[in-house]
Amino acid sequence: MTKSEHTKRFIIEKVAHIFNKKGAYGTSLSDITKATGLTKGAVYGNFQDKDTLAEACFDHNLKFFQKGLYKAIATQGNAWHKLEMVFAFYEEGFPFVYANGGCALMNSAVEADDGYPLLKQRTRSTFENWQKEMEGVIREGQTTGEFSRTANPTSIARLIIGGIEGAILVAKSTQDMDSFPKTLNHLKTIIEKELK
Amino acid sequence: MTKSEHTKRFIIEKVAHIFNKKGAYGTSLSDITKATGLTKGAVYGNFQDKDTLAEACFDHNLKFFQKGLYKAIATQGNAWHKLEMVFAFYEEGFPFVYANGGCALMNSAVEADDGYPLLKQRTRSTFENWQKEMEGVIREGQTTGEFSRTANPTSIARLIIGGIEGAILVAKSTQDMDSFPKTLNHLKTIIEKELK
DNA sequence: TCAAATATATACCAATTGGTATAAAATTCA
DNA sequence: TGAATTTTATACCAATTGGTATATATTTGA
Repeated sequence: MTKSEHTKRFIIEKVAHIFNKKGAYGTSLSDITKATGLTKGAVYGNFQDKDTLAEACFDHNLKFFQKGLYKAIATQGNAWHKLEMVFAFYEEGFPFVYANGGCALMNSAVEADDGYPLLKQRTRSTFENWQKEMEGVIREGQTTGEFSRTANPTSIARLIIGGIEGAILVAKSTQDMDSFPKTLNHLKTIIEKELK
Repeated sequence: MTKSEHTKRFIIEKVAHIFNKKGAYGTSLSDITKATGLTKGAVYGNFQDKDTLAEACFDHNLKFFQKGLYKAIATQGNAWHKLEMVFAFYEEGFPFVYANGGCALMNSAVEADDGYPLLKQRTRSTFENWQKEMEGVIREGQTTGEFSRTANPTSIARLIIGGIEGAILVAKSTQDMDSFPKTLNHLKTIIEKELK
């Protein structure tokens, strides 16, 4: 690993949670230099501009759930366990999400909604991929006979994703951490009942 | 209505949607003067500072759903119809929300999460009030015998609120307007099944 | 109508914003 | 080791930020 690769990584690790909390717009260069102890020269020597760094931080923040979730799903042998894994994964990961400024996908989606075409495209395709992944699990369960064939995979996928994001939002905003696993479990019970 | 009250209102109406789209931080004084055609002098003659105006815009943006929803609920004679009204209200109001930068409550909650203590407190109590309102409807239905008594009002209230917010987020981010009423209906069906 | 009060426009302010040119320092590799 | 290259610090830039003092309009009420 070259020096600049090392420094790039260092900067991202120091700064990603600030971008998640304050947003791409709200995070200033001075926030970045303060958090890293580096100067502007070092920052701009490693990243073209603030937007590029913001994008790298978005990727970093998302790696946790995107790759993590997909890998966790892949470890399971059947659709039922895969579905259970989705909920377990978020239940386990929530304290980290809570402590680091909330769901990076939601935060970026809300901020990018106006004026950040690149980030907007990224959040959009992340949601779409997530939806496809969930649809895949449900369809798999339908072909193996684990899940009811009358269920609509797209609709259930959206319900799960929206339900998870909404639960994060409510828990964070009301500062009621405990509400998250409760809501998540309720959602899980309902979805599983529908898939039986 | 005095002159300044008139102007205050005028400014809020011209500017509230910008605050909702760009956020309190992201909306600049020049955005405000441009949108209103007024000068800084006029703006600062009517509002103490940008934060005060941001707060007023938050109230304005929320009046739509907060007061509107509660009034709509109040028009209904029983708990079942009240619950149906909640979903109908959001289904009907969604195109407006979609066109105006998304749910003001979600947007403010996400932005205020770090650094805006006043706005954070406001979004928090708005969520809490909303939850109480929904719990009230469910409890009412349970005492009248319309709803099952085994259902947990708090949990269902949170599921509805989170579900609605999550559905807005997904629909906005994927730019798939049609997904919202679909998800909303799915949610409604599930909730009503649980309350039977 | 006319004076008092209110509201608005102009011109200014210091601080901060993202970004860059350049020179010094550190690293790399032959 | 020593030259070439890469990385970093410093000093600077124009533009913009939120905000204010003040003078000028405008509105209000007697």
